[in-house]
Amino acid sequence: MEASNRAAVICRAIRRAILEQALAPGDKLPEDTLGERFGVSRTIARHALGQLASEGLVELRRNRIAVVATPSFDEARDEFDIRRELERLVVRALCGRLTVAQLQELRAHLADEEKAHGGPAANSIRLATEFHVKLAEMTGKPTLTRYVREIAYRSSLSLATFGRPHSSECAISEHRSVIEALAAGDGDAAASLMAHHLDQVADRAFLKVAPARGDLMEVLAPYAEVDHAASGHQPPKPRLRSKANAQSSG
Amino acid sequence: MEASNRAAVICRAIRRAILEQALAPGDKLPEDTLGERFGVSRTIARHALGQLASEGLVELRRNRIAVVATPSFDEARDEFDIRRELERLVVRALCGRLTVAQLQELRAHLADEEKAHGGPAANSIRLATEFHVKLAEMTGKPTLTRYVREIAYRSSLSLATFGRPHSSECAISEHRSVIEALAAGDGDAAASLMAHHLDQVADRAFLKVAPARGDLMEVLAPYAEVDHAASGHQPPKPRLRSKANAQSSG
DNA sequence: GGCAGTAATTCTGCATGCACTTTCATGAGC
DNA sequence: GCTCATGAAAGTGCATGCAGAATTACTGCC
Repeated sequence: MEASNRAAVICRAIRRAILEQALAPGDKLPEDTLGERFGVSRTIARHALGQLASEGLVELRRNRIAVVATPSFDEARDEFDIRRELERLVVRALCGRLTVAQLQELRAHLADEEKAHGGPAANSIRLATEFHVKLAEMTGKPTLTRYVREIAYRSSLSLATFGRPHSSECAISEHRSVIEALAAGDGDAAASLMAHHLDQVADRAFLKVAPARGDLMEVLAPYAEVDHAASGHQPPKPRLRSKANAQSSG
Repeated sequence: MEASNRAAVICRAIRRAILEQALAPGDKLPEDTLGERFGVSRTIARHALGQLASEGLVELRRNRIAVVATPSFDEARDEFDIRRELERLVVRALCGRLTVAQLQELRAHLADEEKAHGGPAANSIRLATEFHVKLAEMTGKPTLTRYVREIAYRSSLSLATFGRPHSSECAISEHRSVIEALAAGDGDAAASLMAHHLDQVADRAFLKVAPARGDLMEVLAPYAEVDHAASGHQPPKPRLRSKANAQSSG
C-alpha cells in the first residue's frame, strides 16, 4: 500500500501517535529530527511528511517546519458529513457479505474496546477509530477504505482540537448494535445505526458546545476558529487548546 | 494547495494529460525523463510522482518505473458509488447558497461545453470533468473538494480503460438541469438529478457492456480485469485496451 | 527592565552521486 | 527458429552537500 517500507514506518508511527493524541495539532515535525529518530536520512523523512500531508494529517508550508494539522471547526463539521455517507456505504457493502470469521473478528475487537474502557483514554480512542477502519477494510474496496481511514484519522485531530473528554461507553454499545444489525443481515438498520452513531459522536465531541456554565473559552473556541478560517491566516494561538480543555471543570 | 510550485507544475501537467487522455493507463513515467522535460532534478519529479500516487493517478512499485494507474473494473464501479454520494453532498451544500456570479460562471462553463461539442473528444471530456470539480470547489469545503477532484480524475482513467466512445450531448443537458435545479433552489431535485446523471455516465461508459454483436474482446475486457484483480498480479497485457476499443465497429 | 537590530543557528529546497535492481539486447546452445 | 544465459544500459533508493529562508540568541540602546 505504501511506496517504500522505510517511509511507511514513519507514517505509521506518526499516524498512531496522532490517533493516541500523543501528537497534538500544531506540534512540530522537523525533517532531520524525524530522520534521526528513525535512523534514516532527511530524504525519507521528507517523503513520509509528504505522504501524511496528502492524507491531511500534516501541514506543509514552504520553508517552514511541518506541523500536525489543525482542522478548523468548519472542516471538522464538513468531514463528519462526508464520513456519514462513506460509512453508510461501508455497512451497505458489508451487509450479507460478512464471513463468520469476519464477524468473529469484529466481536473480538468489541471485546478489546470494552476491556480498554476503564484504562487510558488513548487506547479507547485508538480502538474506536480502528473499529471503523476495520469495517471499511472488510469491504475490500480500496478507495472507500482509503477515504474512511483518512477521515477517521482526521476526526481524531478534530477531537483533539475541539473535543471534550471522550466518553467511550456509548460508542461501544453503538458499535455493538451496528455489528448485530450486520450479523442479522439488515442493511437498512445497519446503515441508519451507523449514521446515528456518527451523529452521536459528532454531538458528543463538539457540536453541543458545553451547557453554558463553566469555561467561556471552551464555548468560544469553535467560533473563534471559524473567524480564523474566514480571515485566511492563523493567529498566534500558542497551545491555548489543551489548556482550555484541561480546565473545563473549572 | 500543493507543497511547492515546481512539483505542483508537474502534477498539474500530468493530471491534465490524463484528463485529456493524452496519457493512458499503464504509460510509463520515468523520474529522470520527467525531470528533464520540466527542467528539474529527479528529486522534484519523484516528489510529484509521490503526490500523484497518493491521488490514485499513478502507481508506484518499488524499483520499478512509475506508471499511470489502471483502475480495475471493480474499482471503477465502486468509485462511482462513492462519487454519487459525494456529489450529492456537493449539490446539497450548494443549493440556496450560490451567488449570482457563481451561477453565471457555471452557465459560462456550460456554454464552453457546448462549444466544444463538435470538436476533439479530449476537450469535451476535460470540460465535463471540470464541471464537477468546479461545483465541488464552490462548496468551499476542502476535503469534499479534494475527494471529488481525485475521484473525478480517476474516473477519466476508468473511462479510458473500459469506456466506449464518449457521448457528450447527454452529459451536457444533464449538467444543465442540475444547474437549473440549483438556481431554482430545489436541493432535492438537484441531488437526485446529479445522482441520476452520474448513474447515466457510468452506464454509458462501461456498465452496459456493448449489445452483444461485434467485438468479443470489448465485452470480455471488464470480466478479464475482474479476474486479474482476484489473482492479485497483473498479466502482461501490453496496450490491448486501445486496440480493442478502436475495433469496436469490427 | 523592555526593545530593536544583527549575528548565529536551525531548517528546508534541491541537485547530485553512488549502490543496487530491473530491463533489454545480444548471442550461444539446442 | 526458439530458449536461455549474460552483460550493458536504464532506472530507482537513498544519503549527502550546499544555498537560502526562517527562527532564535545576543548585544547594544533607551
